[in-house]
Amino acid sequence: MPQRKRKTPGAVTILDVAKHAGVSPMTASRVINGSTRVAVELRERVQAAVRELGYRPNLAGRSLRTTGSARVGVLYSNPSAAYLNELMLGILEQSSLSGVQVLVEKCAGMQSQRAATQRLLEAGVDGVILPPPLCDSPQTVRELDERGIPVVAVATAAPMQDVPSVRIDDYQGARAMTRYLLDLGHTRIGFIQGDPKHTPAQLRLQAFRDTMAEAGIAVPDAYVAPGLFTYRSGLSAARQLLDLPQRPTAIFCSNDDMAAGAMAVAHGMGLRIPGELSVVGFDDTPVATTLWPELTTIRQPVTAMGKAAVSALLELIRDRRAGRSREAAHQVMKYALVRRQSSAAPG
Amino acid sequence: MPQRKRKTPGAVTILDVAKHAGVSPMTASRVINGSTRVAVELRERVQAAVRELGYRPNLAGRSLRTTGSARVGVLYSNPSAAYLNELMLGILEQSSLSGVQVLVEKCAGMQSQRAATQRLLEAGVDGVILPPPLCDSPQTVRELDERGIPVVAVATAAPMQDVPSVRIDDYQGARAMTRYLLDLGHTRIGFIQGDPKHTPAQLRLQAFRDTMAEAGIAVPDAYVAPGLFTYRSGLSAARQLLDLPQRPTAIFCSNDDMAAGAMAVAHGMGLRIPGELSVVGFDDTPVATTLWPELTTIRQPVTAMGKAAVSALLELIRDRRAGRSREAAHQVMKYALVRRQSSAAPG
DNA sequence: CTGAAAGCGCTTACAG
DNA sequence: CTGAAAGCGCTTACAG
Repeated sequence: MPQRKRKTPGAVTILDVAKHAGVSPMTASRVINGSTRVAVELRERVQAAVRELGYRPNLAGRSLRTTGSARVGVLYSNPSAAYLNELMLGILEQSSLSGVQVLVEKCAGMQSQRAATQRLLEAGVDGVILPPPLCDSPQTVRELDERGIPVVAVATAAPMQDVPSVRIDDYQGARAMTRYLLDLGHTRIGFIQGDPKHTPAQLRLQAFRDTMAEAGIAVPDAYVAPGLFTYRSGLSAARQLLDLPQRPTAIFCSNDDMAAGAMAVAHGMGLRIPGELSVVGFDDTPVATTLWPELTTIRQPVTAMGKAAVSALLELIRDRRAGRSREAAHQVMKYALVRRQSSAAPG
Repeated sequence: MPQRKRKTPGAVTILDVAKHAGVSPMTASRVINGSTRVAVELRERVQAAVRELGYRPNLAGRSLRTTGSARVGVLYSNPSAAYLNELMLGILEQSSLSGVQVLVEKCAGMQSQRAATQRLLEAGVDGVILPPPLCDSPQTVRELDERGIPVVAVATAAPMQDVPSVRIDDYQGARAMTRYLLDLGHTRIGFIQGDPKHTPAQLRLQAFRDTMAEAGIAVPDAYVAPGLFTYRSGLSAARQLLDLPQRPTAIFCSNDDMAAGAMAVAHGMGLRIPGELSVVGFDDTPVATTLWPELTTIRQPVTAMGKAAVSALLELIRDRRAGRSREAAHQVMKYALVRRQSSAAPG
C-alpha cells in the first residue's frame, strides 16, 4: 500500500481541488464561492473535483482572510433558560461558521449592566447582540452606541429606528393563533398575558383583542388574566380562568412556559385536553414537545434568529471597518402556527 | 487627530504585543501560551503588553496552525430537546474556541443511523460525539470504529472499555438524592423509573433500591412506577403512586421531565408541594427552574460535558494524526445535589 | 532561553 | 475570464 501523500490525513484543501481540476486555486475559490465570472467548463471541472474529493472549505482559513478577527458579545439579563439556550445555539453555530469568537455576559440590575458592558468592551468585542428584554432598553443600546459598538436587537417588538433587529411579527402571529381558535369554533377564549413590560407581550395581547373584536365576539374582562411569562404565573392565571362560573373552552397563553402551568392546572382539575379545554402557547421552546398532549403554539425560529443576528452584526462590523455605512436593516423572520394535540374544536 | 495606524481597527495582534514588549512574536506566543521557558523579565513585559493593549488571541489563526482543520460530528437520536440543546451549547462553545467545525446529524431508526453515519463520513469528519442513547449502541460505535473514526461517548452509564467517555456517576448521584430524602425524614418514598433501555436509568433505580435497603426501609413494589423519561410517562406514573391508599410523601423521578409531570398531577390533586409531597428530579435541565416550586434535582453539568467531549475528541484526533495511541480516557464529571423548593421534611 | 523563517488554508488585490 | 503573489494571525520546527 503506497504511503499517503497528505500531510494531515483527512484534510482536503482547495489546492487539492485545484490540482485535481487542473486549474489555479483562485479559480477553484471562485467556483466554490459562487462567482459567475468563470468559464462553464472550468466551473464544472471544479465542481466535479469538489464532489469526488469530498472537499469542505476550512472556515478558519477563510475567516482569517475575510472577516479578520471579529469578536461578538452577547449581553443578556433575566432570560428564560430554554429560550436563551436555543438562541445561543444559533449564535454559536453561525459564529463557528464565520470563524468569529463569542463572549457572553450576564447582568441583573442596571449597575451590573454597566459592569457587564465594560467587560465586553475590555475584551475587545466588535459588536454586541442584545436578546430580550435588553433589546428594549434604550440605555443599554445608547451606552454601546456611544462607544461606537454596533448592536443587533433580537426579538424586540418595538425596533428602534437606527438599531438593526431580527424578530418575528408578534402581532400577526398572535392574530393567526386567535383566528385558528376561532376557526375551530371557540368563542369563549381566555388569554394569559405575558410580562407587560416586554414589548412582545403587549403586541400579543393587542392582536388577540383586535382579532376577537373583528370577529364580533366580546371578551369579558375576567377572560384576560395577568401573567409574567413564568410557569408559576401560568398556574395562578389558569386557576383564575378555570374557576370562572362560565369557564373558557380554550386558553391562549402568551408563551409556552405559562401554557405548561395552565396544563398542569387543567390536568389537576381532571379536564381532558383538548376534549374539554384547548391550551395553546407561543414560542415553541422545547417545553412545547415535552408536555402531554404536545402543545399547539406559534413557532418562533429562535435558532435561525440567532444565526441571522450574527450575520447582521458581522455585516455591520465589516461596513464600519471599511468606513461604509448604511441604513439599519430590520429582518422579520417567518413564524409558523404549529398544530399539535393540545387544541381541538370545543367539546 | 492623527490617522489610525492599525489596518483593521480593533484588531490587536500578537505582533502588536511583541513590538510593545520589545520581544519577538515567538517569545510573546510562548508567554501567552504559558510556556515556562521564558526569562522572568521578558515574561512580565509581555504580560504587561497584553494587559495594556487588551490583546486576545485570534483563534482562527491559532487553530489553523495547530489543529489543522478538524471537523467533529455529532450523531444523535431520540433526544430530549432540552438536554440536547444544552449539550450542543457546550459542544459548539468548545468547538468555537478550538477552531473546529461541527456537523450535526439526526437519525431515527437503525437504517437512518447508517445513512446519517454515511453523511458524516462523506462530510469528512475526523471524529464523532455520541450523546445518549446512541452512546450505548455497540453497532453505532463499531461502525464508526471500523472506518477509523474516533468516538467519544457522552453520558453513558456503561462505558465500553476502549471508547473514551464523559459522564457523571449516576449511581452515586441517585444514592445522594435518596439519602437526602431519607435525611429529611421521608420513609415512604416513591420512585419513577426512566426508560429501562437506557443504562443511566438502570443505575439510578439500583442506587435507589440499595440505599433504601441499607437504611433498612422496605420499598413496596407499588412504590416503583415505570416511566420512559417523558413528561407523559411522569403523569401516569405519578397518578399511579398518588392514588395508592398509603401514598408516598416523596417522589424521586429519574429525570426532570417526569418530575414536571408528577408536579402537574400533584398540583391537580390539590397537594401542596413540598408541604404534603416532595418531588425531586435528575439532570437539572432548564425545566427544573421553569417549574414552581423550583425543582430539587441532581445537576448534571451537561454543557461542561459537551465541552469536555470536544476536547477529548480533539486529543484523539491529534494522537491519531501523529500516529500515537493511548488508552481510552474515561472522564467522570462531578454531579451536584441542587436543593430548591420542591422538597422538605414530610408534613 | 530567544528568534528568523516558513506555512496552516484561504481569499484580496493586482496584473494580464 | 484566469492566475501569481501576498498576507490574514498564529505557532511548529529549526537554528543558535
